[in-house]
Amino acid sequence: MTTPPTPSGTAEHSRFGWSLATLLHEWSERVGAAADDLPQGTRGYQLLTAVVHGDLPSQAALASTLRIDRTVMTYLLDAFEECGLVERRLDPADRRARRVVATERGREVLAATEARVAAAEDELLTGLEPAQRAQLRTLLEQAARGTGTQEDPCRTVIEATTRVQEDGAGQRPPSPASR
Amino acid sequence: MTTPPTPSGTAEHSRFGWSLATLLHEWSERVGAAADDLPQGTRGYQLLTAVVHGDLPSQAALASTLRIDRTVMTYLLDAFEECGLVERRLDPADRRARRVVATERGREVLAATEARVAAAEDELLTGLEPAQRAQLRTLLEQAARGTGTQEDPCRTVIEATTRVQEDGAGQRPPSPASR
DNA sequence: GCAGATCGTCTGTCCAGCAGACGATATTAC
DNA sequence: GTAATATCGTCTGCTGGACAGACGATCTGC
Repeated sequence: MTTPPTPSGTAEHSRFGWSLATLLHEWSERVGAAADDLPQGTRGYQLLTAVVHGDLPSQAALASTLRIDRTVMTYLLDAFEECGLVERRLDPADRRARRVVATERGREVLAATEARVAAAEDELLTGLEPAQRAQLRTLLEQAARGTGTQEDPCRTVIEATTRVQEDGAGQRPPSPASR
Repeated sequence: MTTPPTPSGTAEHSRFGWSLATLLHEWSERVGAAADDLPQGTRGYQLLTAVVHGDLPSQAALASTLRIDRTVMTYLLDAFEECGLVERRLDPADRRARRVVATERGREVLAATEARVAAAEDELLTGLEPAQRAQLRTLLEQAARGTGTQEDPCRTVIEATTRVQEDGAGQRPPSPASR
């Protein structure tokens, strides 16, 4: 309170990460609120979106797309199935796999949620002109897509998996920079 | 593998959240790797950046800016102090508070890290033209700043606090949408 | 048919993050 | 002065969620 924490800061020193994190955090909250009739809030919304709009063949595909562990995906889908929002069907082509499809109600609920989410996102992007919002969306998508792999969709899966492992290994706890 | 998981998707259905999450995730990895001589990887980098470039008066201010719990901030800073990167000094104006300042070495290390981070960020934004990258950065910052509060920096702190609590409450586990 | 890989599930473990309490200090009211 | 209340940073304890690993079922290639 004594010193106003300079909200705009001195920096052109790459507030990039901070902006990203802040925006995602805020997005997550608002969307979580808008999607509170779904299990798991934000994550549930993303899952249902992926199920309905993305044509992902299996739980594994869903998991890697959403960067969710396989074992987590299991009980996440359990919750959705309990609510009657999605169904697991045996994949006739591969009986190990389950095809995850939305129920009629799932699609309805998602549609209703999406409307609220859109409103929430717009509210989130107050501070930007409508034209800028569209621009931001476009750039974000393009950047995110250009991120992992440009052409080979299979590599996305592989990378996503291995990346997570590297991540864990990267968390080296001790001896950072000999004092 | 059978069905290529449509990486571009069918949707103009707000891949916004997904893009944000993906980009942040990838950013976090790359920056974590670039900052592996700092404790806590990505988070450590952000902390040190805030300490050096942001003029944050107290641990509490740092914590709320970075959306980190106070108790977490304690041992995070412990680690940094052990490495000789920052120091906690008694604030002469308020002896409850500690002013967190970077050591000479802290500033050096940060400078070196920042160079690598900048490279990593650029690599991350492959897929965007240089002009677009700048544009994305600008839009992101603007959006992130417009997010919480436009004018009153103190509210940021308050909101950050209460938001977290709401968040927890929002995680309602059962009975989402009567089946 | 067999070996190896993959899918989804289950179990057990572990740890980061939080709530809560605490001493120290500041601030305000009386 | 001092009493009451709020804030700062620290510590302790607990808990929820994510992961590793093992498993049965199935597919694929040989």
